Amino acid sequence: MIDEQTARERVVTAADRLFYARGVQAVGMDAVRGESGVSLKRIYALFPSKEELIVAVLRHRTDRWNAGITDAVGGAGTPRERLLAVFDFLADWFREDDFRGCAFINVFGELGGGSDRIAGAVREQKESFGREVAGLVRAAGGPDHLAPQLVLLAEGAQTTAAISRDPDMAGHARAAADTLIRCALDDVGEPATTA
Amino acid sequence: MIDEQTARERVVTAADRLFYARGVQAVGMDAVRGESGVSLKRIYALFPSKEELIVAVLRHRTDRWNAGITDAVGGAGTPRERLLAVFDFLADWFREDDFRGCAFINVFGELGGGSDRIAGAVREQKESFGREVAGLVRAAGGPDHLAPQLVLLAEGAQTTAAISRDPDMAGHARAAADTLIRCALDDVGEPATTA
DNA sequence: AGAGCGAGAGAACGACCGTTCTCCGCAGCG
DNA sequence: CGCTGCGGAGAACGGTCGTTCTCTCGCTCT
Repeated sequence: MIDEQTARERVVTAADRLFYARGVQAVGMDAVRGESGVSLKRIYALFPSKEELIVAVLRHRTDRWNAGITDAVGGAGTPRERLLAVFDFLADWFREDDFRGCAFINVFGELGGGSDRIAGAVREQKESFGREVAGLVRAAGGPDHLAPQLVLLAEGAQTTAAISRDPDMAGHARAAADTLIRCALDDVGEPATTA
Repeated sequence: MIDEQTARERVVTAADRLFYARGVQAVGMDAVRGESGVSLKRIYALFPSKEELIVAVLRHRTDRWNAGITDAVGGAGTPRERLLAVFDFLADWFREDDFRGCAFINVFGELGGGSDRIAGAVREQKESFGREVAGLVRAAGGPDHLAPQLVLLAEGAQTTAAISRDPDMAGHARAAADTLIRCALDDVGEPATTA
């Protein structure tokens, strides 16, 4: 028999793949069994309910996302380039064949209204991404209000790229981010505060 | 017996309310019957399948959205204000008690991968919004690339406001939009094109 | 008034869901 | 070699779904 850790990982990655491709409710536990090769009995020993499995999948995806962002950002030089690297990371992702939007947004739309635990797991990921961007903005010497603006661009790019099937959305988001960063850091085009 | 047009409208608005609040798959046709007061037999005479009803709901919501945008934009003066009015419209919406994000994005995440007709209806709405914004940008004398950037902000604000439950996201989006518009129209902070 | 048609209420149907249970084979141990 | 206990396969269970069917009632037309 396989290791508990291995079984857990197989179930989570299989469920992740299926949930992301077809939506959560469209995937039965039996399909998870088939994809993972782990018996139903074992799955229920590892995850007491489907909801628990969904939460585990979301946490797993949060880890992968964070690692991907860290990796993408780490390859860039200046703080400003590090911020823009986030959008290059999105561009690569959007071009993947099985790209179907942000899994967290998808799950939230499907089940966020019905399950607080799932809504919480989604919220956690979005907050951690917000903190990450805020840290990059601070490192670049940008004002606090810049971070949520860049986050909105990234989120919008994800949903719009999924729906329109146009990976160039990452480019539009990157261009907008570049403008916002430039205006915030170089102090041009700011609203006049005295009129 | 009630008019066919009336019955249609009652079913669509009832289904819209339920689908938006709970997600599409979590709402049975029997719940639509209860909420609309129209018998199941009649519902199936008007809409041959649930999928068809979903498409009708999406189209209905597209019409309402377009009317809302037209209304919000119409109250503004200069072309630049008309663009920003879109974000004020979002701000009002985000503050509504039953706000649960963009219904189109939610439905797309839930069923977009499984039904081309539904994905198409969602795509249609997003494209019509994109055209609307592009028209406003042109009227304001802005460059073509500005419109998709503003659209990304609006989309990102909708999902982020829903997940974080923070209606201020509209304000962040508006501020970012203001900066982007200013940079595009007043030609400040643009990337140097000759270097 | 009586026949006939249309529509509503809700039961019925087949499929599938999440979850649990049963049965069987197989490993380890005396 | 026989017993025991664990794990896998998949049947079973109760519930719900989308969809259809039946039954009954009330209206209309002669």
